[in-house]
Amino acid sequence: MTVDDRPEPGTVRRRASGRPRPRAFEEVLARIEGWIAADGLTVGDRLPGERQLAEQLQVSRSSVREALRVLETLGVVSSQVGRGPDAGAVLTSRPGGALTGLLRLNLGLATLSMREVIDTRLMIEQWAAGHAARSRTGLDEMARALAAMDDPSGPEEFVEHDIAFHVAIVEASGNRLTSAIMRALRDSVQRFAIDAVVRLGDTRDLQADHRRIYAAIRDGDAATAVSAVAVHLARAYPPD
Amino acid sequence: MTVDDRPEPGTVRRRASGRPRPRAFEEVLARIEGWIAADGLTVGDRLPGERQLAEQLQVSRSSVREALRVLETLGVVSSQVGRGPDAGAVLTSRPGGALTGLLRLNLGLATLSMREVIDTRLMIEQWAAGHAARSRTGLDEMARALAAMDDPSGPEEFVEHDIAFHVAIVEASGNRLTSAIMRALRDSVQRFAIDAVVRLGDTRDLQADHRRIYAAIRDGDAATAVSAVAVHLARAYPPD
DNA sequence: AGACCAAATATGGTCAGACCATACATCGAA
DNA sequence: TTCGATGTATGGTCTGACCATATTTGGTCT
Repeated sequence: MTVDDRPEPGTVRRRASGRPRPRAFEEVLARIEGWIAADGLTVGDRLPGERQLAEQLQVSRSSVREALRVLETLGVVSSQVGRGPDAGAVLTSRPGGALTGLLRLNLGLATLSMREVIDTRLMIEQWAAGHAARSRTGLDEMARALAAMDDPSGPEEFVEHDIAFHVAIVEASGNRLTSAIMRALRDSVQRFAIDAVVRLGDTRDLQADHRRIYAAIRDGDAATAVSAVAVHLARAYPPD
Repeated sequence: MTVDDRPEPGTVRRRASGRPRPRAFEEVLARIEGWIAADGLTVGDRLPGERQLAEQLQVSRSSVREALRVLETLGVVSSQVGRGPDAGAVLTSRPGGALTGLLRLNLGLATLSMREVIDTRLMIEQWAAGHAARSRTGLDEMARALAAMDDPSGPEEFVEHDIAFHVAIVEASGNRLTSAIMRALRDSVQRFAIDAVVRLGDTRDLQADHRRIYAAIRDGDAATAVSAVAVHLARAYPPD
């Protein structure tokens, strides 16, 4: 930079105040989020194409794409190539993927411990078991998983249906947020759960636990359901 | 496409099998995640520069950037411009931002209802209050928030310290996952909470609730703490 | 009229290369 | 030794091109 190019005093230090200059893709994010809030866009609606968005918002297509990548990561849009009514960026709502990735990466970085994940799962399942006992819903799904666990081909299949049973309890609560969190926890715990089953060797105690939980929910006995869940998870994942 | 360009039968239908061709940035993601898992990268470690990554992985810089954008969204990397030891993409761990955005956008898309968010918050706080009563930690922070709520300048400030009180309870559980979720819920609920306080008009009942919760935790009375939390949230956010 | 097939086209996915703004590193002059 | 100009590596952005895919379009043959 030569002396002549130097900006005059006074014109420098723009935005010396607090927050940094927003990046282009962040502006795009804000705009799209604004459309969702103001125009009431909902799941199924389509966004303009990447090229059109770039022109509308006066940014490059790269910046538009980075913004869309963020939205895709958050499970809010899904992009389809090709042509036609289904092509382009469509608004969706799948918080699950984001939660799963979040847990997986943070477990990898050792920022979260498996203990914390298990404890959180216990919290959700106890809460959900109480709800399920009061509403007595989802019993069919639970029974199906129970039956499937009776004759597993191996630890993998047992855990698969075991997880289905536990997820069914949470789904019965009717709360999509806790369900999404539970599914994310499930994905993070699966590998760990198989090891735990192999270590135990015998699944009969676990199945007896499941049947106690199921019976309590069926009978509308919330307190028993909650404590049965606690007993079960303490057996499957003993503290320390 | 002319007839001559047409691929010969048999060479067509590559990857007709199940999953689609991974996008370039997904390969990058997988590689970086592999490094984290295999090489034991942890918070504070730096990734190679974008240009170097692009060359190493044989993709364009755009694809590298999209992958980094995903990781940034998940709260796993943070990029700094400039030069020096702090510049470049650094591994971090802030699941909070991702969770917050996730909730905000899904609330905007009306996929999640405020009721579900409130119920989830109730679940976490009851659980955390029980833990806090058993461990009797975080009392100082709670007391500070309590005192600050006694003489608020307005609903905004009251809610600010109210939230600090509730977050302190969850932090006392020592579980970083539930804490992260709670903080994300807080950000989503803040606006809603201010409206609720304005509607109530009087914060004395709320403060009395807080003091009951605090006393129960201080005295190690888990059952009372749990029920006091339920009473409080039912008052602040009455069901229907 | 209908069925079928080839071309046109709109979409996201990728790439290469350039330039800018920023912030540290380096080195020379006072 | 100190301070300031210059160098340089970094992320951020833009442009323009090409590819792969899937629908739409329109013509041709039956």
